[in-house]
Amino acid sequence: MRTRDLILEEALKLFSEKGIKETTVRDIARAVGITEGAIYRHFDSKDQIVYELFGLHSERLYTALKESIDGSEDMEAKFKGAIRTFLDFAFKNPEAFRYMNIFHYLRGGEVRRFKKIPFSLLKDLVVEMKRSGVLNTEPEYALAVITGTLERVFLYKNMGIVKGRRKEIAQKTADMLWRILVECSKS
Amino acid sequence: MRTRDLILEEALKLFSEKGIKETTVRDIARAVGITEGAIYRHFDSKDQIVYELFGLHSERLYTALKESIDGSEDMEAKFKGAIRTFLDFAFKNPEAFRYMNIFHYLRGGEVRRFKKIPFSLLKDLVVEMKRSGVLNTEPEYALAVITGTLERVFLYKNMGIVKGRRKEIAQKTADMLWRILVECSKS
Amino acid sequence: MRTRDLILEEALKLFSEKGIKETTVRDIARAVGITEGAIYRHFDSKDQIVYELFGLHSERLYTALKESIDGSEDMEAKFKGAIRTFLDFAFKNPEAFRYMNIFHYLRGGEVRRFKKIPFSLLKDLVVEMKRSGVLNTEPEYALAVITGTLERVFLYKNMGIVKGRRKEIAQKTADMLWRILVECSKS
Amino acid sequence: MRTRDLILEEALKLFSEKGIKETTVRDIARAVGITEGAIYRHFDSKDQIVYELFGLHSERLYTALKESIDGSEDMEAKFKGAIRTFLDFAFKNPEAFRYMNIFHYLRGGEVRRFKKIPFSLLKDLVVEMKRSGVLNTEPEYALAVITGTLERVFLYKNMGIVKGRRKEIAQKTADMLWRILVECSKS
DNA sequence: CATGAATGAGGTTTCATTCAT
DNA sequence: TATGAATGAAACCTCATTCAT
Repeated sequence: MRTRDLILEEALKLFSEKGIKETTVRDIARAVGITEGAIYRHFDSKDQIVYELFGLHSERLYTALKESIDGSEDMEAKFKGAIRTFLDFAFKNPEAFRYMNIFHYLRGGEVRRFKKIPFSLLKDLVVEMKRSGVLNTEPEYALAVITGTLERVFLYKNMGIVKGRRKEIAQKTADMLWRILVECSKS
Repeated sequence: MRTRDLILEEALKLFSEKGIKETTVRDIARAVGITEGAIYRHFDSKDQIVYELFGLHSERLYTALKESIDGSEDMEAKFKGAIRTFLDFAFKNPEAFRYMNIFHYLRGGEVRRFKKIPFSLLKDLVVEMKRSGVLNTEPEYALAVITGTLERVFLYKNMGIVKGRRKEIAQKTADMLWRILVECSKS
Repeated sequence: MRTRDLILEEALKLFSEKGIKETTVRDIARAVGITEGAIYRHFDSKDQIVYELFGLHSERLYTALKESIDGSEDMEAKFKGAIRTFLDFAFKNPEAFRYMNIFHYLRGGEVRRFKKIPFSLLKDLVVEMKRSGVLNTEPEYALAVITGTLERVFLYKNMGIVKGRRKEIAQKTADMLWRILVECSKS
Repeated sequence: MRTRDLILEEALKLFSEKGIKETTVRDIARAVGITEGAIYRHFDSKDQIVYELFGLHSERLYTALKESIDGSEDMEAKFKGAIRTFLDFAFKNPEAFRYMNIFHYLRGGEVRRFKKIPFSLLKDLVVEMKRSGVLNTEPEYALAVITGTLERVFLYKNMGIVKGRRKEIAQKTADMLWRILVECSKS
């Protein structure tokens, strides 16, 4: 049953590197060290791999975020913890994170099939922050700032534009977002 | 020579909707109302269309941004003008903007072939803001906030998450970014 | 009416360089400096060019050989003159000669449509030499030696293996063939 | 792995009959009894088949010639043996021989990629004959006579111009060439 | 479970030919 | 006569998928 996981692993790498359509079943098979036919012992189709990968990693990030948010007491801890957890995941699973973005871009319409979407947790958090009076900015805009910044920090780190150790970057980003979105807007 | 432009137009639509690899030359030909072979009287290859489209729209946004920044006097006008110009372009050319993002994601390595990249203008602007003491945040992080937010505002507007008229959204985003990145950080 | 000849001229060059199928109508048009469509003002099809070129040059060589043979008195003059005329033609019209060989190789079956084939003159000459007792070798073999040698001398001259001026080479070849085929075999 | 050889076999037949460019991959597939796609499981491209075929048969003839020459004692045996081996090969592998000639005509420039070229062996033999005083004719011309005659004898046999059994023809040709090139020229 | 050969649909590209201008 | 855009058939090649072994 190990092979199944290897397939998912190598497919993820390839998809995130080259794109989904530009990765062939043969590419995956070669990376795993088996033949094309063997892939079909474990998956019905290439598309199944595509979906399973998205669901898998989407859920992993969702769970991590949920645990972080639920495990924190006050709003600031919830918020900063979520940001750090998010970036932690992205830094530790760059391929998964890249892949999720690619999937969103090309198969955006099919995302609704999945239940546990990290985005919804961030959205809920921001809405709660707004309701509790911590946030003054309109929640949609705050959400745009947050999700956009997270994606870019990840990209810029990979491109070498943002430097430093992962932990530091995650902490810095969390502090900055809290500062500019919450403290900044205090009347 | 009209056909050439039609091909670019329809290819852009399809690429931004379905992705590059998932759009066939036949798709493009059908959309234009000609046969596949006719495409090759105007372009040497599908890839040439792909590159030309990126260069074309990249340069259009670059020029708009450059004119906006160069035409403004003080820092605040430069900054807010750039943000508005950027979103204006994205809202008026959603396909082009989406396409540019997709291209970045899948052919990121080939971006360096192009000279006039909008990103570099934003980068220069942020660096200048930092140097003139207007900005306290580290420039790389500010850049992440700006570019990330812009992309997300565009996406959320298209998804119906962010509502309002284009002008308003652009203005609001510009004001917000200036407030949280500049005024907020005043010591 | 000049254009028609230019088309034949350039087509000959290209066919002899790259082959018939590997030369496109567009190649020819470009070489002439007109467009593809214009070719069809002068020829019904590419194949018409192919046939006309073979017939044209085949006949030119045929005529030259015939005049040379008919204009000579004795057997030796006829033979050596024919050889020299043949090589003269090949050296002065290398493209035509190469083309005729290519045509023979790829469309050999269609050669019979043409009346004035140089080969038949050489064949007649050899048969006459045999009948008149000048030649002792069997005529088919003599013919093989003659035609084979002529083709190779041309090729080797072009490849730089055989050196010297054209006239000399032609003379040398004529002398050699006469010597080895006629004088040699004297009982 | 049988299929791979079948593909080479049928491709050779078709190439030698109709030419390389005029034979399609589908032609080959049909002859073998498989689909076009299957060809590409065994070869990367049509061109790979083209090259492999030339290399394969070129080397086969080269080896046969080398063994014949190296296995003979005196010059006459070497020479006559080489001629007979050459024609033997051509008569037994008419398609291969025809194909090699076609390849030379159309892809002459690419021949240098191949190491074991029969021509070079004949050239060496003639040069050695010259050096040892057996041959009086200039070697380049002798070479032209030999290679040209061999090709023509093959062609004329196929066309029915030269008659007789293969062995006889090969022997006759060998004797004739030795006689006219060596004995004939004795001072 | 895995192989590896094969399929068949479909992709990009080429090219002889046509035709309105 | 010539242009240049277009056609349509066919070329080479790719690839997800199937299947006998």
